[in-house]
Amino acid sequence: MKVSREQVAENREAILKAAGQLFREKGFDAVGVAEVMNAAGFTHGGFYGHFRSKDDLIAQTLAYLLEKASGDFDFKPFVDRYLSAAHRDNAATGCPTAALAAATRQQSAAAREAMTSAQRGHIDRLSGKVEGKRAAARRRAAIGSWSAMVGAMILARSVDDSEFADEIIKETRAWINAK
Amino acid sequence: MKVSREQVAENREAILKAAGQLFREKGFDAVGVAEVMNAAGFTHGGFYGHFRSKDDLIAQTLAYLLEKASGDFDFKPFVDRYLSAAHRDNAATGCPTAALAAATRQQSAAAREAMTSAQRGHIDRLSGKVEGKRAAARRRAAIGSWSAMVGAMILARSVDDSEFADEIIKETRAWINAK
DNA sequence: TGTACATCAGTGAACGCGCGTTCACTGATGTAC
DNA sequence: TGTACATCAGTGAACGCGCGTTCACTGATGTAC
Repeated sequence: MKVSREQVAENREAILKAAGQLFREKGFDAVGVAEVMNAAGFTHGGFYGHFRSKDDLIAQTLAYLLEKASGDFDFKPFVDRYLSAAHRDNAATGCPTAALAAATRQQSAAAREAMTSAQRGHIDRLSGKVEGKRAAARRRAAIGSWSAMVGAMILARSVDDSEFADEIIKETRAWINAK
Repeated sequence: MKVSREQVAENREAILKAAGQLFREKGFDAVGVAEVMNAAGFTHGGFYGHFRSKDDLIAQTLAYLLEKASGDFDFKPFVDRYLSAAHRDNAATGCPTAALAAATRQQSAAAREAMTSAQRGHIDRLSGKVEGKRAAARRRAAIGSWSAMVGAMILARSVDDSEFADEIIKETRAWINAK
C-alpha cells in the first residue's frame, strides 16, 4: 500500500535509526538488509525504495549517525562522559567513530567521505573547546585527546575482562585530564 | 598426497601468515577460507585438516600475530615507528591491534581471550619502557599513550585524505612526546 | 637395509544456507476533472 | 466537495551467487617386518 509523503520520510529515518544501532552493535557485515528492515518494522522488499544498495545504506547511516553526534559540548564533561563504563557497554547507542571508524576503512568511497568530513568537523570543534593559548597547541591537544578517547574505547571493548577494560578507560581519562 | 611432519607445520604457519596479512588488510568477514588457502599456496579443501573452522582460524591467527608483535623495543623509537605514514599505508604487515582490535569485539571467546592477554602483556611491557618514577604514573602513561597510538592509527586509516591522516598521526605523536 | 602396507595431508567436486537483490502484486494516497 | 483514476510505498516469493563445510579420493610418507 502507498503511504503519505511524511510517512515515507519517517519510515526512511526509522530504517536509518535501526541500521545505526545494529551496525554499531554488530558491525556492517554481520547485519543483513532484512534484519535492518525488520528492526524498523518493515519487510525486506521495501528496502530498495529507500536505498540503492546495502553500500548506500551504510554510507547514509554513517552520515546520519555522525551528523547526530555533532552537538555542542564542553571539553571536560565530554571526556568524562565518553570515557565511561556506560559508554563502553552501550556501543549500539554510543559514539559512531569508536564503533565504526575501523570498519569504514574497507567501505565505499561515500562511506569514507562521510567519516572524513565528520572527523574534520569534530576535531575543529574540539580545538575550540580545549584549553591553551596558541591555536596550534589547541589543535594538537584536540587531536591527541580524540585519538586517545577513540583508542581507549576500542581497546576497552576488545578485551573480555571488564576490570581491565575499566582500567584502560579510567587511566586514559586521567592521562588526558592531566595534560 | 601426504607430506612430512615438518612440512605440515610449515604449511600451517604459511596459512596463518597468509590469513594474518589478508585479515589485517580486508577484515575478518571480507576474507574467505578459500582465499586464505590460495594465498598460502593450497586448495581450500585442506583447510579443515589444520583448523576446526573459520572462527578457529581467526582466533589462532590473532594469537599468532599478537605473539609475533611482542618483541622488545625502546619507547620513543617505538612511538615514532608506530605513528608513521609507512605504518598507516601498510596495514597488512602492521600492528594487529590497530587493524583488528575493533573487529575482535564481535568474534569468538577464544579470539577475545587472545586479544585480552596480548593487551595485558603489551601494556605491562610499555609500563617498563615509559619514563616516570612511580609505577602507577608509568602505567598510566603507558595506557594513555597506547590508547592514543591505536586511536590515531585507526582514525588516520578511516579518512580518505592523506594530508589529514598525516596530521592526525603527526600531532598525536607530538602530543605523546610532549607529555 | 629393503619391501609391503597403513596412514593421512592435500585435492577438488559437491552441498546447503544465507544474503543481497529483483519483481509482480496490493491497496492507500494524491490528483484531475 | 465528490468521484475516478493513476501513482507508488510496501509486501513476500523467488533468484542466484558466494561462502563455510563435507567427503571420496590420491599418492607420498612413515612404519612394521
